[in-house]
Amino acid sequence: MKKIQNNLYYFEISKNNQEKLLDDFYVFDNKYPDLNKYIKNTKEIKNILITIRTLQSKKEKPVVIDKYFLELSQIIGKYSNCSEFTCFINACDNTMNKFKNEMNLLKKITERYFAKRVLNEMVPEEWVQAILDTNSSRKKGKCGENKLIYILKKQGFKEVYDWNNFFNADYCVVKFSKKFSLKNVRENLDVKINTKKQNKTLDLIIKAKGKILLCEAKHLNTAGGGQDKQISELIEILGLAEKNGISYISFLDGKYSNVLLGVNGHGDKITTQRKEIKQYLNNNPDNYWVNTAGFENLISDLK
DNA sequence: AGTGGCGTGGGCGCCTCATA
DNA sequence: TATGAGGCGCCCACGCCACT
Repeated sequence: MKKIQNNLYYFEISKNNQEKLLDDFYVFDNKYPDLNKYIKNTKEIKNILITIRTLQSKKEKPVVIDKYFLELSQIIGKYSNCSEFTCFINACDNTMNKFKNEMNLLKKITERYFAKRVLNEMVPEEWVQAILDTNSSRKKGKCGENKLIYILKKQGFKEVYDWNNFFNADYCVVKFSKKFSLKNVRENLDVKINTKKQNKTLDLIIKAKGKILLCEAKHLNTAGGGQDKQISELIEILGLAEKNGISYISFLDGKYSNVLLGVNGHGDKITTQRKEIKQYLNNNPDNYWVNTAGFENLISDLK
């Protein structure tokens, strides 16, 4: 093991080595594999809507039309979120999820859709892909964890999946999971993980010889509602302490990491965040705040 | 006009529970 | 024991609004 340095050392490395403009771990530029299923579903929704409108204009019996409303309610679900109609459902302060038992709501929204929107048969592939692209952020959930595990493996850490292997391996990493639940981790590692939100699991447990580090990874490209809470969480973790010297790592990458670790002005909020991080690092010498470069250096020094 | 607070949507993975 | 549906929590981005 190289000599592990002071936590401010890795913080400085992080500050001096910004995140890349494009990080492949978070890029989804391929066409969606299920694109055709989205197109098919979108077409079917349109066809049913067209049928309903036609039947209504011919003053068909409600009982007949109801069959198509039922069909509509059944087809809305997986692969539907690119349809103009389900987007319109959002515009009407509703979500497509809970439609099954709300036929009256579906009818009312359909009525409004006919009145306020254009209904035609077009389903251009590139528009469907565009909706998927704009929602691509939702695929990023596990990317951070995977990226860190990739870095760890490159340094010779092994990913393990059960406690036996965890205890027996010298250098390994494990994801929080059912076996590595908060409860089990607290018991087996004799840690408190004393966050305000008692059931909040972290992301990774890293073991390097006798040293154990609990890691929370986040990826943020912008500030905002949920994000500010995420930063608070990371800062909170930085302030945790365990009596047996187990460390915490708050990992943040993405564009917001560059802003946060940068020097440019911005407002009170970011000044406060910077101040708190500095203060927590000073008060908790076992804990680390790192971006990608800082993490890579820290891991390499652990080996 | 810029900043920060905050509510929100849909994807996804994990867990639980019912059922076969 | 295997399976899958539903619930839930976590994920990030977006947009509205108040304040300055």
